[in-house]
Amino acid sequence: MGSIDLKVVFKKYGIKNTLQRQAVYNYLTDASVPITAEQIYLELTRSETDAMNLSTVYRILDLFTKKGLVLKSNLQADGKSTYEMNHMEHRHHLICVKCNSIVPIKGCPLEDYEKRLSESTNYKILEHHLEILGVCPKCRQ
Amino acid sequence: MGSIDLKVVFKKYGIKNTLQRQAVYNYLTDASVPITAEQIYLELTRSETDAMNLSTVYRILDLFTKKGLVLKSNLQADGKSTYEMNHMEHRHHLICVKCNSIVPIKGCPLEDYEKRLSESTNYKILEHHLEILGVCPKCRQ
DNA sequence: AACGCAAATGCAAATCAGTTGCATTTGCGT
DNA sequence: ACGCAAATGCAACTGATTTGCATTTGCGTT
Repeated sequence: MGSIDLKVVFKKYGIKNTLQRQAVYNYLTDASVPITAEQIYLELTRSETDAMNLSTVYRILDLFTKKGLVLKSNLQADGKSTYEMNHMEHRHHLICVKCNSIVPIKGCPLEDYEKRLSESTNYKILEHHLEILGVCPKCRQ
Repeated sequence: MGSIDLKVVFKKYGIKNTLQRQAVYNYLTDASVPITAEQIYLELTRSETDAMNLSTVYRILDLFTKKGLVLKSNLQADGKSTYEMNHMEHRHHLICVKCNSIVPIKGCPLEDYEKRLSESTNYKILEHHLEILGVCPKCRQ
């Protein structure tokens, strides 16, 4: 599990190295899909060693997001925000409406589109959020 | 504004006809972009005649959404949900990050993409949510 | 046209995610 | 090892949305 020297990573981003931040970072690194602050909190708190306060989780996620380490998304239908590591590569997800599983999608269908949109509207396009909902192969039966 | 006989529309959807529901329906019909429950509440409340309780607005919006008359979206970065008439035609919006203005976009860039995605993943694709963020012409200066 | 009752509304209190103030603790440069 | 700014824990707060309950209203019936 993600045991590279985080001190170095954090320093690079101007982030002070604390146990809590290491725990959140490692947990996010291991997660392959976007997760909520509460999920992180509950999971870490169950393992005595990494226990921490929920507001600390929020503060750390905000910090990581501001520093560009983490991506925050408000797309979930239940209104909760989710967070995932910023792998730099822009990424979208496919969500199963039956089992709520989330899988990342390779590639982004919007690159050219944004260029054209920018020209036709004269907006400066910054980013976009996309989620696709469906039923996964397992749940289709 | 939008004074068709709503009784008929509501009946079709199995919705009991009340003054409050008419007011919300009409307001939504006149709105060209997604709006929050609070915006509806404030606007209607300012005109004595249509004044109503905020929780009623929420209840009506939930009802309309369940009946398919209205589309709800959690996309806003500030965490508020927005609602818009379901014109049946699938639509996306362009949001200005400076002034928060929202304009609808013509057409959807994802139609073909979804077909291909469905084939490659074996998911049954149901729908998608997309928002594009940028800076509008006015705010670019 | 009035009646009755289920459904809708108003109001206030509750909930839930997320934020904040402040006292205490910790990391890190010296 | 020392000192201080920054980070954390905790509890209280905020803002959006929901809910329980008493009152009101719409609508099918008489």
